[in-house]
Amino acid sequence: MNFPEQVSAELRERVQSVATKLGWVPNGAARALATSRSGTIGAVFPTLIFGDFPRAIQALQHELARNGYTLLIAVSEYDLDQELEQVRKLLERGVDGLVLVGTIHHKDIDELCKRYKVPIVNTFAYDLARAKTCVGADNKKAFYRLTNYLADLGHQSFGLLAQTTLNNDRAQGRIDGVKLALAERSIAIPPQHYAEGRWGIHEGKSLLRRVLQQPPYPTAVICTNAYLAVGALLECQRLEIRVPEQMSIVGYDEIEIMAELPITITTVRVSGEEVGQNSARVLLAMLREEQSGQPHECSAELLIRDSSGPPRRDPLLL
Amino acid sequence: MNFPEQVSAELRERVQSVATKLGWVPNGAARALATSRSGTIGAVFPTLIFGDFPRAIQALQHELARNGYTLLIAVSEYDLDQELEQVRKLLERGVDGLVLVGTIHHKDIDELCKRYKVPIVNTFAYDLARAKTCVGADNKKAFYRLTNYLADLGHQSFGLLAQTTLNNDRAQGRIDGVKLALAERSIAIPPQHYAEGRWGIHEGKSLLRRVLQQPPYPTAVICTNAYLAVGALLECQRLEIRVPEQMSIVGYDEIEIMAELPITITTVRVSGEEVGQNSARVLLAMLREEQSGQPHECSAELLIRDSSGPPRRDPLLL
DNA sequence: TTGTAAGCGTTATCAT
DNA sequence: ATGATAACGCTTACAA
Repeated sequence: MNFPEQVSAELRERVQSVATKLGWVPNGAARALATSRSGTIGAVFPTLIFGDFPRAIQALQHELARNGYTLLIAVSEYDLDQELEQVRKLLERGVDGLVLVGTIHHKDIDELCKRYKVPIVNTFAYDLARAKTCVGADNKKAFYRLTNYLADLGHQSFGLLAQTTLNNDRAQGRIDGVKLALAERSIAIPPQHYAEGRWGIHEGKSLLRRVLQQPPYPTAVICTNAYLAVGALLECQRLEIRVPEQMSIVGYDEIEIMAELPITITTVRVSGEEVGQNSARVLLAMLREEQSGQPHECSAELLIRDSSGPPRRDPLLL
Repeated sequence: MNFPEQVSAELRERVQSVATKLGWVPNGAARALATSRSGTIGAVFPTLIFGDFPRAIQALQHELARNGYTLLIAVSEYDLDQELEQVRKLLERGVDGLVLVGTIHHKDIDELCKRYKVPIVNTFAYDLARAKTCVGADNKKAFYRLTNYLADLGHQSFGLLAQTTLNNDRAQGRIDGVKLALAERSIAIPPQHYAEGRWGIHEGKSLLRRVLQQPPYPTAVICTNAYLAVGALLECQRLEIRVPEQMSIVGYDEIEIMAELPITITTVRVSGEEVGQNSARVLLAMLREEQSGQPHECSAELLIRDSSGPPRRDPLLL
C-alpha cells in the first residue's frame, strides 16, 4: 500500500480491490509505534480568542496538512506552567514537532524536548538572542520604527497603552521598542502617560481615560495591540477629541475594523498567515534535515492611516 | 503505573523511583495500539477566522483536556469534500470522537464513522430533524424571534443582508427564520431588499448600499452575522442615516465591537463557550456510555441595544 | 518480485 | 498480590 509503484500492476490491482472490499484502512497508532513517528505536530497557544492566533493556526494547519501532518492544539492561558503541562501531554501523544508562541518558556521544556528529540519553533517573535529557531516579527524593532515615525512627525509627548506583559515577551518587546526610540531622543514617558491593563476594546477606552486625567496631555498615544487602539480611538470620539489633529493614535496588528471605522487607524501589519505557514515550513525542514531550523523574520509593515499625523501647536483642552 | 493504588506502597515507591531515574514516559502510540483508543478527539471547522469558532474551540479543548483528551484540529474551508477528506485523515489518526460544524455533511461521513464506531457531535446548530446529536442554538428559531421583535415594534419593510449559504446550513436556517416570521404576517422581502454576499465588515457596507439603491427603503435591516451588522451600521453612519430612527439594524452573534461603537448594535448572543464545552460533554458521554448522545440546545439571547427601535412615520430620504 | 518474521511499547489475560 | 505472555497492526530487514 505504501509503495504501489514497486509492485506489478496485476498484484497492485488485486491487493487494492481486496483492501477496499474488506474496508481496510491504515492504523495510525500501529504505524506510529512501528516508525516512532506520529505524523502529528503539537501547538500551544496562549489563547485562541485574541490576536492573530486563529489566522496563524489556520495557515499552520493548512501547510502541515499539505505535507501529511495533523495539528494538535493546546492552550496555555498565558501561563508557563500550563504551557509545560500541555507540552508534556503533547509529547506523550508522540508529536513529531512543537510550535510555541514567544521565546520565553518554562525551563523544563527545552530539556524535555531534547530528550524526546522533538524540534521546537518559537513563533510571533524574532529574537535570536532568546531563541535559535523563531518565526515572526521583531516586536521591539517594529515599535522602535513606529515610535520614530511619530517622533519624526514632531510629537514630543507620548502616551503608551499596554496590555499586560505577564508571561508575554512579545508585549514586553513592544514596550522596549518604544522606550528605546524615545530614549534616543531624550524623551521619557511620564508615569501618568503610561497605562497597563488587559486586553480588549473596552480596556482601551479606560486606559485612554487614565492617561487623560490631567494636563499636559500626550499628543500621540501608542497602543501595544489593535483592540486597545480601537478602544482608544472610540473613546476619543466620545470625548470629542479630534483624531489625529488633537491626538494621534497608533496600534499593532491589523483587525478588519481598524480600516473600516470613520477614522481609520494607523497600525503595523504582521501577517498571521505568514507566521503560520513559515512555522510549518521551518518545522518540516527540521524534521527532514534533523538540524536546527533557520529562523524566519516576518515583515512588519507600517500602515499609515487617518489616525496619525503631526501634532497641533495649540494644546488640547478638556 | 496505571493503577498505583492496587499495589503495595513499597513496590509503588520502588517502581516510581526507577521509572523517573530511567526517564520513562508512557508511549501514546503503543497505548493506542493496545487499547484501540487514542485519547484524541478530532474537530473540523469551516474556518478559524470568523465567527465564534475560536471561542468554541478553546472551550472544547479545555473541557477535553480536563478529561484526558487532546484535540486535533482541521479546517474544511466551507467545502464538503474537504470536510470528508479531513474526517478521513482524522479517523486514520485514530480519533475516538468527532466534532463537526452544522448538520449537513458529505454523505460518506456517516458511513465512515459507523464503520470506525466513532461518535459524532454536530455543533453550532440545533436541528433534530437533520441530526440526532447536535449542540448549538436553533438558528431558525433565533431569527424567527429576532424578526418578530422587529415586527412587533411596527416595522413592515425589511431588508436582509445575508452571508453566503453555500454549504452553510446555519446561515440558511437564519434566512428561513426571517422568512417564516414575515410570512406569518404576510410580509415578503422584495428582491431589491435582499443582498447576499461574503463575510466581513467591508461586505456589510456594500450589501447595505445594495438594499438602498432606490426607494422605498426598508426600515429594518436584518444581518445574518455580526460583521455584516457592524458594516451596515458604519455605512449608515457614513450616509448620515440615523440609527435607529431612520433605520434599525440587527445582527447575530456577539463580537466586542458591537457593544463599543457609539451606537451599540442589537444582536443575538449564543455563547461559543457553551457550544464548545457542551460539545465536549456530550461527546464524552457518548464515549462512556456507547449510546447516541443527548442533544443540547444552547440559548440564544436577544440583546436589545441602541441600533433597533420603532420605525419613524416619515420616510427616509436619500 | 514476493514472502516471512521480528519488533515497536503498551494492555489484557492468564498462571502463579 | 505479582509475574509471564500473547495480542494490537504496522514497518523493516532479510530470505526465497
